[in-house]
This record gives sequence, C-alpha cells and structure tokens, in this order.
Amino acid sequence: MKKLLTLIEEELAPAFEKAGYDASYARAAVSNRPDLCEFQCNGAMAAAKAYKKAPAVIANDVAANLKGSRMFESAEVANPGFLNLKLSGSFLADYLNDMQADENLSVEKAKDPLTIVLDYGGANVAKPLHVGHLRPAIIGESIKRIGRFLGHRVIGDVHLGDWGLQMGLIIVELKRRQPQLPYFQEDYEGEYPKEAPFTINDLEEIYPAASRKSKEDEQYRQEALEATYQLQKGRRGYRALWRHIMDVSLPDLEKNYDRLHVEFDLWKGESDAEPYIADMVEKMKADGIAREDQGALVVDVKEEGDAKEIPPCIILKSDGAALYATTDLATIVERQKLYQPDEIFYVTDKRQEMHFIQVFRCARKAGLVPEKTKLTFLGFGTMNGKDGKPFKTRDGGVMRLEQLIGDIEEEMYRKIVDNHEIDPQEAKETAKIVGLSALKYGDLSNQAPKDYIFDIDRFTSFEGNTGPYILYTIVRIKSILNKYGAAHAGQEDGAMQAYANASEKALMLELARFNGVMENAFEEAAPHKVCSYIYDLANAFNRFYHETKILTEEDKARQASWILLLRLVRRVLECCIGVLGFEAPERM
RNA sequence: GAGUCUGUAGCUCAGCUGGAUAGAGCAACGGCCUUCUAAGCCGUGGGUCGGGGGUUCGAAUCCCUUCAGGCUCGCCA
Repeated sequence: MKKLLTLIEEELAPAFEKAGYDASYARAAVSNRPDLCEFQCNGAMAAAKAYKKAPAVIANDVAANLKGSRMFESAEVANPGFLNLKLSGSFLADYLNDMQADENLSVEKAKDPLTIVLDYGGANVAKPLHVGHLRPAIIGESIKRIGRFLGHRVIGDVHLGDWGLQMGLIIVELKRRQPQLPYFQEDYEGEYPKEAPFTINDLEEIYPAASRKSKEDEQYRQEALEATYQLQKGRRGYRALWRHIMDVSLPDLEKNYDRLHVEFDLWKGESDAEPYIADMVEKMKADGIAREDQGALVVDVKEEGDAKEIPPCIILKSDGAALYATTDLATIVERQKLYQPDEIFYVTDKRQEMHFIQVFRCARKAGLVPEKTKLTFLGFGTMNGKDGKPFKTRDGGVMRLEQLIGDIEEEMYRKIVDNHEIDPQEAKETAKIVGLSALKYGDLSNQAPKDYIFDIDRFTSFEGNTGPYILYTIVRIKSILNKYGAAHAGQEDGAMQAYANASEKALMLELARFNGVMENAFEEAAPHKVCSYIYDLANAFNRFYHETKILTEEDKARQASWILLLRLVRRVLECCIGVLGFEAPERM
C-alpha cells in the first residue's frame, strides 16, 4: 500500500499544476499543529520565490482546486501560506480497512530484495558475554528483523572473535598451568584427548588472568604473540586446543544469545577467513597495492581530501601473523564468494570507526567486492551507568550479561508479585518476558550512535516510555478482545467506520503512519524510530481507551468498528515489538 | 595537537530533507476507579535549544566561530 502522505501528495500535485505551479511543490507533512489540521503542505511558501507571488495567493489557488476532493474534509490557508488539510473520516477509515486486509499491514515488501550480510555479534570465544555485547546484539537483531519485514534477505552473522591474540593468550596461560599436556609437545604425533582440559568456568578465569599478565610482562606477551602465529600457521596441538576452546565456548554463547532472543543465521568467526588470507595477500602483492613498511605488510588507504591522516591498513604484522583487518578483509572475500551481497553491514562499537574506514577502503582498492556493493558501518555508543561513566558492577568490574538479565528479571518479578495476587510460576514466566522488553526497549529507544545511560529502575518501570508500558497496553487490548470474542463468536467482521471522536481520530492517524515509520526506520537503520512510534501509538490508544467504553457500547455497528480498530492496533504493536525483538505476555 | 561526535526542562531523552506557540517521560503538585487491567488517564508548574555571529520571509535544525565534555589517531579487537 502507498503511504498516506504519498496519497495526499498525489492529490495535491494536480491541484498545484492546475493552478500553474510545479507539482514538485506538492509535498505534504504531518501537521505540527494538530489543533488546526492533520496534514499540512508548505509548498506555497517554497514556491513563492520562484513565482514571485505571495505564498498565501499560491496557497489559495491550490486550495480552490481541492474543493470537492473526496480525500479532504477541508483545505484552508493560514498565514503566511500554510495549507492546512483535514482528512475526511471516511477516507481515513477506508485506508485502515485496506491496511487491515493487508497481511503486511500496509508495508510494501521490497520490489528488488537486497541480500544483506549483517555482522553484529562480535563476541569473543573463551570470554563470557558481558554488558558490552548487549548493544550490538540488540541493535543488530532489530535491524535484521526490520530489514526482513521489508522483504530483504538479511543474513545475520555473529562473527566471533576466535583468531586473534586472545587465543594466543589462552594457549600460553594454559601451557603455564598444565605444561605436561600433549598439546604443547611439538613432536607429539598421537591423538589428542577428546575432552577439553578445562571447563567454561576455567576459561572465564584464564583469559582475564592472561590478559592482565600480558600487560605487565613483555616476555609473556611475546609468547602469546608467537602462540597466536603458531595457531594461525596450523600447529597441530594449538589447533586441537583451539577446537576445545570453541567446543566449550559455543554452547555457552548460544545459551546467552538465546536468552536475549538473538538468533544468528551464521556462527562464523574470524578463523573462517583463514583459508582466504593467503590468496588475498598474494593478490594484493601482485597488484602492487600492498607494500612492506617497517616489516609489516600494509595497504595505503589515505585519499585526497581526507580531513585527517588515515594510517595505512595493516594486512600482516611484522611477524607475519594476521590481525583484525586481515580477517575482516578475508571475511569480505568469503562473503562475496558465498552470498554476493548487495550490502555488508557492520554493527560495532563506534570507536572502531577508523578500523572500518581502513578496511572498506582497502576492500575497494583491492576489488574484493563489486563497486555497487555497499559497505556500511553503524557504530553504537557506550552504555553508561547512572554516573555517566561506562557501566560497571558495584566493585568496578565488567558485568556479565547473565547477571544483568538476572537482575532485571528479579526486579520485574518483584514488581509483578507486589502488584497483585498471581501464581508464582506464572509471575516468573511473565517476569522473563517483561524483563526482556525492559532491557531491549531501554536500549533501542535511544539513538544507536549515542552513548546512553542504563538505568535499571527506569527501564523496568511500567510508567512512561518503557517496554513494560508498551506491553501493558497490548495486554489491555488483548483483554478486551478476548472478552468481546467470547461473546461474539462466529460474528462477521464488517468494516471500520469513520471516527466518532477526537481520540479515535488521533488513534487512526497514528495507525496510518505505520508503513512510513517502518520504511524510514530501515533506511536510517534506526530502531529507535519504531520505539517512539509505538510509544505514540500506545499513548493514543490509552487515551481512546479512557474515553470510550467499548464492551458496553449499545450501537453494535459502532462497537464492531472499534473492535476492528483494536485488532489493528494490536497487530501493529505486536508487529513492532516483534521487529524490536521481544514479545508480549497474555496477562501481566 | 589533528580529526570526530555530543551539548535541548532538575534528571533521562525525542524533535524527519529549516516552517506556525520547542515535545515526551521521570521527579514535584492537583484531579479521575460500583463500569473493558488505575502498571492507566487528565491537568499545573518548569526551557536565553552551551555562547556568539551569519544565510533565510522563517533556524534547535544549514554555515562560521567559540566554550565544555567524550572518543579516535600503525602492527589489540
């Protein structure tokens, strides 16, 4: 379905042309003066200069041509030249009836679906997920779902950190602790044990310990670098250890992402790029793109017009080992080979922006992807605590994701049982659902690129612009629909009527915005626009709800129309929270 | 130092390609439940949109400048 604004513009265009003005001025917008009208056209003011006429004259000319339009109840001119448009109630009702009949709720699927590889996990193996992994997971998942809703083929890849220095660090620390293990004996030729010599809990302690040591002890760091190199070169024992690390880590990561309802299509990692590295590097050398500098292999990526110095992209370290840029570039090679994507979209911390500028330029220079393939980087801001500094545990440590989710569920549970009598088991289940909405909505309602303050008390509140408030609204609607449905089983649906009062009109207008909001949210990769939309929609519904007694309405046709309206509100809200990555309970 | 992002009500945030009196929520205060979930709704107070210039009929929005803060700046990811 076309957007309501598009339909309005199509109605305005002939009115402009008939009056002798270019149709390009026939642009409509939602009114910022809802007391005067629902939509406005400011084209007359824009056209005033070109036609050397007073804006009001132009607006009046256009308004005269709108007389008798089925779409508008009125088209009035306000100084200095605003064209104020009031939509006819029946036109609006018809639009919503079409929307309701549309399985995609008025949103048009992409005519030419894009294949988009979405890189949004970034978890490191051998390290537990912590709060730093929350934003990419939540934001990326939402962007994926929005893209799919618009009909695109979005392939989500967790892109694990499993090939860099952190692996070398773990190997060195393990060697220090258990030097007798066969993995460290260079001449060992037998089978390695099937069982890993460590558990996930061991790993979670080993990595930070190794990381700390490497910062204090240069010798230790050198060993880790060497081990990383050996691993990448294919040393048998290290590869076997690496396999153990993966086997132990993956189930844990899957479990945690699952808890967030974050679902990846691909569980690839940096290591999967390894087979592509050698050829890629050779080609870069052969093409004369790569050069040696201070022992490292680099590609110059600075361009004329750069506001600042862009350092060369390092392809191989001076010890010959691969690093971040290497695996990212080789991953582009792989993605091109396997998926020929129209776009590769990265969701990472905004502090990595420079890295991606380098990688993208290098990929272009080396021709790893066709010209038309878009390479996009969405950098998200830091999640801060109430003090405005990066979110930490009370004792200053990095908080685990598991703990954060647990805290929220606990807080939610407490609020639910405090509020009314409820079966503890049901309360627990509900707390999980509502808690996830609090967490995700709290994050997504902020613009992704900005830092934001994570405030558990605010996010878990049922008041204001929060996930729980949205869910509460949905639950209210469900409750009415269930009661009505029980009493009117088998009844035919009919159609929505023109609005009967102001709050109903406002609600209908909100619904009609849906397709535009979704498209815009996708184009701008901005889930927060979906959040602010459903907050507006929920508010509009709650106002309507308070003014209108639906179940006791005596005018049965009117009542049936309202029920249709409520069903549509419910579907739109559920669709929106769906793309945001959470769901609503039956009761709360 | 260079680059870049941010600065809107006491706090947390919206504000689309410039448009009519700058919006929410929280907090404060005051109303509304024999009736569809009051986890709600309605209302009041609270802003030199960091400061200063400029472009424009019109600027929170575009340009310049300045102040404050964050982040980045070659072998970590």
